[in-house]
Parts: sequence; C-alpha cells; structure tokens
Amino acid sequence: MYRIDFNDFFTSAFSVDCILFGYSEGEIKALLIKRAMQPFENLWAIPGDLIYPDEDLEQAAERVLFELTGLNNIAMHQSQTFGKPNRHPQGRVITISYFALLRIEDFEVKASSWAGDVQWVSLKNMPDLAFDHNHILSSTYEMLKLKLQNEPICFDILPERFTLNEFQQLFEFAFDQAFDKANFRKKIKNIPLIAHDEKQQNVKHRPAKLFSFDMMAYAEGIEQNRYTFKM
Amino acid sequence: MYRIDFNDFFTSAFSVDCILFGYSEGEIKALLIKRAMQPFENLWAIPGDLIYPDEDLEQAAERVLFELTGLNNIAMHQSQTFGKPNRHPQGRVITISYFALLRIEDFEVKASSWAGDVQWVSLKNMPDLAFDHNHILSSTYEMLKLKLQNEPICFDILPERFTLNEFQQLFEFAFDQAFDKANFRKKIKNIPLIAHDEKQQNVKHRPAKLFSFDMMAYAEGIEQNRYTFKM
DNA sequence: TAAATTATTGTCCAAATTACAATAATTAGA
DNA sequence: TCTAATTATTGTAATTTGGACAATAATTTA
Repeated sequence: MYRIDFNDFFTSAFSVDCILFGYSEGEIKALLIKRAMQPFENLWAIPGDLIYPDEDLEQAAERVLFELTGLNNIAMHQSQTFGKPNRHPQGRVITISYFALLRIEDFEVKASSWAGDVQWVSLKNMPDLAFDHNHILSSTYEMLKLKLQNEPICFDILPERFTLNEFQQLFEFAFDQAFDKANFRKKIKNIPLIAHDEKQQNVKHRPAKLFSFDMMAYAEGIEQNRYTFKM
Repeated sequence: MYRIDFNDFFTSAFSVDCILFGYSEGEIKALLIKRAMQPFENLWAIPGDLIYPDEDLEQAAERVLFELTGLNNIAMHQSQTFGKPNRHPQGRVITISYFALLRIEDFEVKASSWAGDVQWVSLKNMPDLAFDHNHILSSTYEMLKLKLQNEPICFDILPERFTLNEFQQLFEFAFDQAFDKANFRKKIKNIPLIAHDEKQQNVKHRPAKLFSFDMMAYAEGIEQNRYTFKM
C-alpha cells in the first residue's frame, strides 16, 4: 500500500473546481468564467485551479473564491471528486469540487488572470461547458441540496442575525420552490435559534424579529447524539 | 486555470482508500489490514492503493476490493476526499475514500502483497489507525448512512431477490438499531418493488415472499421528478 | 394434528404535515 | 390621529405519517 514511485505518477495533478451558487431575479445561478486559454478556449467553465503542493484542499478552494470575488471567510463545502483518466486533454487531472452559496449583491466579481470573462449563469439555461463541467455542476447542485437538508450549512450564508423569512427564502432559492410560511416555521422548530429583541430595520411594513443560530446548543445536541439536523 | 506545470506538482499522488463494511455477530465491522511496511508498519489501516495513471477512480477502488476479497461486480461508492498536505509522511498524497457494504460470509479475505494481516474490526472497538484513517473511517460511516437514506444503494448488497426482512436487517445493521417490522413495511411502501410468487427456501418456518427492486419504475420516477428516494 | 416459529396485516393513538384562516405590528398617507 | 396597506406571526382543522403492539396466516417439525 502506498508504494510511492514518483516516476509512475508524476503526470498527475489535482485541482479544485469551485461552484459558486447565487440567487437573483428569481433564479439560481452559478458563477462561470470564460476560458482565456486552451483547451476549451472561449468556452464557459467552472472556476478552478490546481492545488499547490503545500495547500490544503479547502484552502485551495477558498483561494479560488477569493481571487474571483475578493470574498474571505466563506466556508467552501466539499462535494465530489472527478477523475476519469481522459477528462483533461493535457494530462491526468483529478478535480475535487467545492461549492458555496453566495449573496450575489454582496460583492463585485473580478475577472481573474485565467478568465476572460465572468458571469452568473442560470442553472436553467446552462450552455455546454468545458471539460466535464456540466456533469460536475449538476452533481454538485444535488450535493448542495443534500447538505442543506442534513447539515446546518445554511447559516454560513445567512447574516449573523436573520429573519425567519430570510431563512425560508434561502431554502426556497436552493430547492427552487415556494414553502408555506407557517409550515416552514413549524418545520424548523427543533433547530436551536436565539430570538433577539432586535427587529428588522428600514422596511416599509411590520418589521420581523431577528434570530441567530444557537451554535452552542446545536453542537451540544449533536455531541450527545440526541439530535440530528434534518430539514 | 489549469496552468499545468508538472515540475511544480510532480510530488503529488492520488490514492483510494476502501472502507469495506460488513456485519457479523451483531456488530458493524470494517475490513482492516495490518501494514507490512513503513510508514506506520504494523499498525492497522484502511486498505488502499495509489491510483494508476490510466485508471478511473472507481476502477481503482474496485481493484483494491478485488485484491483483498476476490469479489467482483460490487459497486463502490465515493465518500470524501482527504488531502491535508502532511497527512502522508512520504509526500503529498490525496486520497479519495470509497465504501461498500459486504456480506462477510460471502467470501474469504486474502492478505494482499501490501498487507501482513487482514481482519474485520468492530466499529465500536476501533484501535488507533495509521495516517488519518480513524477520521476517514468515521466520516465514511456517516456518508454510508446518508447515502443509504437518500439513494437506493441498499440494492447493491441485497441479493437480486430478497425478503422484506433481509431488506430491513440491512438498515438495522447500518444504523445499528432495531426497527419495528410492521412500521418498516409502511415506510418502504413507496419504493418500487416487484413481488414474486417465489418464496424463501429451506427455512424452518413460514417462508417469506421474495421481492426485487423495480429499477425501471424507480428510474422513471426519478426521471420525471415525481419521486425522491427517502428512507 | 398441534405446537412452534416467523411472515404479514391491522388497529389505535400520537405526532407531523398541509392548507388555509385569523390576528398583530408596523408604515404611509389622508 | 386614523385608516389602509403590508407583512409578520400564530392558530386551527383535516390529513398523513409514525410508533407500539396485537391479530392472523402460512409453514415446518414432531
């Protein structure tokens, strides 16, 4: 096991591909780049890069995110690893897909050195992408939905204090369907939230109460095995 | 993107680690090997191997399985990828974990060239393993449970025709808890099964009816988005 | 033919889900 | 200040699901 012979394996490389999901105009979108170089020059692709030799996988994913968006402190979540021998025309490149959910309006996208153009593209209107990126994108969207239902990753994207409607809208966006307000509130009643006295500001109607995720209570519940996150 | 410079990346290698889950004596066990070489010589470890340059990931995982057990035609499922820069003392090795559920009594384990000993070890009594293998094992067990609940992978392991009790026992084994027979049958009532006239043979009591998974009906239901597998 | 054993189905009650209605709090404007 | 408009929040009733447990059915063994 692990009979490392570098001569046999030196033609391999690892990359991360980062699927950044966002929401605007009623649609789920992914941030894509237009490739500025061969192969697949001028085709749209998922942003990604090779992983540096001394770099952790998640760190590489966050670096790609930062180069494109300037955003820091956004947790990237691992989805799946894709490694068909011929998926990259220039050599063996095994790629690990990561994803994050972003609020599109929170930042301005910058074209990076390896991208000619950058754009939010609706999942419903996806062109043919470079490499096996259509496959990676759809698998990762499925993983996003699975993780949203089984891990509290929704709180990565919500502001520290949020309204229950914002909470609901996040799920509506990810699953691309509307939920009943009253029923949604019943569904989340076992997720530990802290209700604050503070209220929503600058709205033209009754302001909603602000909540935050009770990380401590959640961790304790998980620790003691008397709770599993389920949506 | 994908600026491949082999000089920068040649010290990397990929491996697969294969977690083979089995059940006997009322316990969930994983097949472990005793390492016959450095590093971590004589420590127990998850079986794994480097991925050959022209080999698909899943193919590599199935090769490791075959070398250990002689078993073919068992689907391996991808779990997660682990790649901390220093997880392998001899170089950068990113490892992709795969798992399968096996019936322990169906085969005889053979020690392979890279293993001094092979043994089924209960998850409840797990020693310190080589590398980050304790972490990989527990993450992969969680992934097994998640996938069992969200994808029809249970039918990989069940015989083509199975009794409802065998079906139930598989879940009892994976989740390490007993379920009520009547209630389990209600729960699976939306999973498309074909009921055969055939019955269980050679049992000392009323034989159970045999069922098989209706793959066609399942695929159609998924295709049309009018169904999601949920347990 | 009866006892033993397990398969299969049914029942009752509690809990969760769904659809929808009612009430509360706030803003904007008359 | 008062009222309409708007959204937040809570409630209710019907339906569906889930859990505990009982009843019945089909076999084998003696």
